[in-house]
Amino acid sequence: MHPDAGRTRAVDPEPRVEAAEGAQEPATRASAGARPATIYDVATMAGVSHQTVSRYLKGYEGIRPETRERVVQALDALDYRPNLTARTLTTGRSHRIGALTHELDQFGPSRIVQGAAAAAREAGYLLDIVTLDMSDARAIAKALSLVRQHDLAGILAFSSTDEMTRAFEAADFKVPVYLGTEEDDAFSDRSELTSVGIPALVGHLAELGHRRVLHVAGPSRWAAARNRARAFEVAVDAHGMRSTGVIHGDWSARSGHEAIAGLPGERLDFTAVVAANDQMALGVMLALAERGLRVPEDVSVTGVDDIPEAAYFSPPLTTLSVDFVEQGRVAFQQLLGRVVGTPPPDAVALPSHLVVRRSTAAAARSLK
Amino acid sequence: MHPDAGRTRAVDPEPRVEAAEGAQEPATRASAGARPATIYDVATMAGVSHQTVSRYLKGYEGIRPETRERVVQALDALDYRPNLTARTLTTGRSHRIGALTHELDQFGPSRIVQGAAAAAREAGYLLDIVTLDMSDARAIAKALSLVRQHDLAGILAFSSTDEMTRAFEAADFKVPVYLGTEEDDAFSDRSELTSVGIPALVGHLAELGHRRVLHVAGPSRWAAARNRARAFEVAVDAHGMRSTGVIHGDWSARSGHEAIAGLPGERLDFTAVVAANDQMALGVMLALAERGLRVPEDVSVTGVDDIPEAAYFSPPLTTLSVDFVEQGRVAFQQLLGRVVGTPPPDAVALPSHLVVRRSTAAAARSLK
DNA sequence: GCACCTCTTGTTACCGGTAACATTCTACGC
DNA sequence: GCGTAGAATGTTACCGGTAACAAGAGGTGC
Repeated sequence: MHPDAGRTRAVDPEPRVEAAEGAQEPATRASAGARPATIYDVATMAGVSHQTVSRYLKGYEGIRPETRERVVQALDALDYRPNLTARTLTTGRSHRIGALTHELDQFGPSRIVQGAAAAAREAGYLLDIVTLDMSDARAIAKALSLVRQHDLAGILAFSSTDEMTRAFEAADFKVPVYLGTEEDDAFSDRSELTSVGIPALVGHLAELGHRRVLHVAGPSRWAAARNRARAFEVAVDAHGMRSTGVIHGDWSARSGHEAIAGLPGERLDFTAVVAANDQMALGVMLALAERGLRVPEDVSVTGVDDIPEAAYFSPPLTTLSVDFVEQGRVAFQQLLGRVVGTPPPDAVALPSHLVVRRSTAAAARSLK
Repeated sequence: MHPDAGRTRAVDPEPRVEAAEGAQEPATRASAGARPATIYDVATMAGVSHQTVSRYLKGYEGIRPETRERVVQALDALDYRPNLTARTLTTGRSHRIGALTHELDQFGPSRIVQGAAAAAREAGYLLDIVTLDMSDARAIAKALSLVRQHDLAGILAFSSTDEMTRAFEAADFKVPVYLGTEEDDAFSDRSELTSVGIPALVGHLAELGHRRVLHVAGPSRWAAARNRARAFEVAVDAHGMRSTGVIHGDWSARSGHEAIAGLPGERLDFTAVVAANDQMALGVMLALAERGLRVPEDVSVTGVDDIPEAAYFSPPLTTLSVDFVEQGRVAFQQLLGRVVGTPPPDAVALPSHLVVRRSTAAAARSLK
């Protein structure tokens, strides 16, 4: 009859006392420093079996109101919190999502992670972050093996490189995986590349009368970089402009600077530079200044991301504002849908909009 | 005699077959898509009890070489990986560390997290990140309760505000907590404030002949901001200079801009501005330019952090380089020491060094 | 030659949940 | 008034490890 029969529990001798008094001083009930209450403690206090408690917690309806009431009271009096580890062990499903990312110090990825983490928390999940060198296949393999041991409910992989994508395809996870790479492959399905917003950017330059444009792209290993570069080429063609070249940087301001600084004089034959992110745009602007070209009088410069600092560059940067936090949030929700088996919400196009600042102006410089 | 006696396992009927063949084709052993092997599977295959396997895994020495060999072979043949969830349930110690942080998109915090995550991974731990609004007591409480359920081995809290510190003191965690707030309170113990490096920065300005300096500080809720402000005041005094004021921003470039833009004309009575981070310095520089003051000819400007972009500001920023990644790494190791009970390595002073760029120059402007 | 000790190895219980099956209780029909 | 279906609740097993104790094997002392 005793619901704890068959399970001896080597806990503190008199939890009953505290429990019995619980009803009298509910205000201090959660104060005790003792170990957290389990469903067995709750069951004992309510005078039911642990299974009844478990049923209540799962939302089972067929519990007599009077029994239910006792359970609720005990739950409350003992300040019960489910032990997620135990739950994971039996169900095989955890409440943790792995977030694989490199370069957490970069604006986009870090904002995405932030959005995903916030969404995760709202859903009762925690984000396990695994930073790794996305270009090192061995490091990736090691990280994936670690991840596997940790019983994750699913995996989010952001800002992925080709190595990353390949490693994932080979990994054969038993849990859902969401590879977030901007618009990435969805990209190829669309005739219009509105998702990236690059067309808007290029269109803006076209309106200002620019005809010759240079693109400073990200590393070609990154899907995001390739997509932006492709969108650039397409948009330039669409507006009857000419691309005077694509130089690949590594997302850093330094690489943007080098892209321009290393250019032979005869190749400074453009009136606008479209950088694939704001940091590279910053480097580009400094390098242009060092070569005696004024922004925007001689050359217009644009970025992508709209990092908070972009508005305070000298001059403030015309760029594409991208809602990374929302992107991370959506990514998590997509993944969660797959994790719990409900159809995920429709994938929405990455929202981005043009922010015009002082780094772009009408093309005035005559070339050659 | 059968080591599995008493435990019926409702798994696939013939794992033995695969196991028996394991020795013949070890190359493909890990290929099977079946569920991961447990110590019971290993024990069966090796013909020992699960406890012997467990002992081997824990590094127990007293196992006969011949027995040990069988275990090793089975372990390898089945590609055994321990189930961390089960281990956590019994031992009560997980291999996950919670990282509480706000503003993951800010350079310092995100780098710190990156360092901590890397160090964690090397030690076989995973970092669970919880982003939260550090100034909202209720949000903090909610996050802490979530954290509690997730069986974390310890908690790292970075970039903390006063609310945060208070919430932690009240929370009474059962696991070790490391509150990383730069040099924070250790600060008050030291007569020399070398840890922050602010003195070096101020000294640099003093050498350039500056006598009147403005400080644009971080939000006063942040310990880091207060420390930097205090270090500034002390250093200014030490060099016989004068502080013309301390304006509190919120770490953003926007707030740096506002600090200067909002200043009445008669308060532009300084020849140098020390901003508490690089972003605010950026805003300061733009605002100065808008008020007709050239950097560095009229006013010198310095930052703190040495974000990668700082070298490409216009002009490139003189700042304090801080090794945040190392800081995160150290924080994790300190915490890990407490988690496993070994004395943590000595806390080292936060390394930082002055990086002189073009935003500082000799004081030339004559004031009034 | 037998008691005894040590070295190895095996057995059982337990962590805190969930799942499947078993049992008791209640209400209803005849 | 009793058999029985269905609702409510209890019991047992299990997830995959670890811990404590138990037991078998081999060697030593007298």
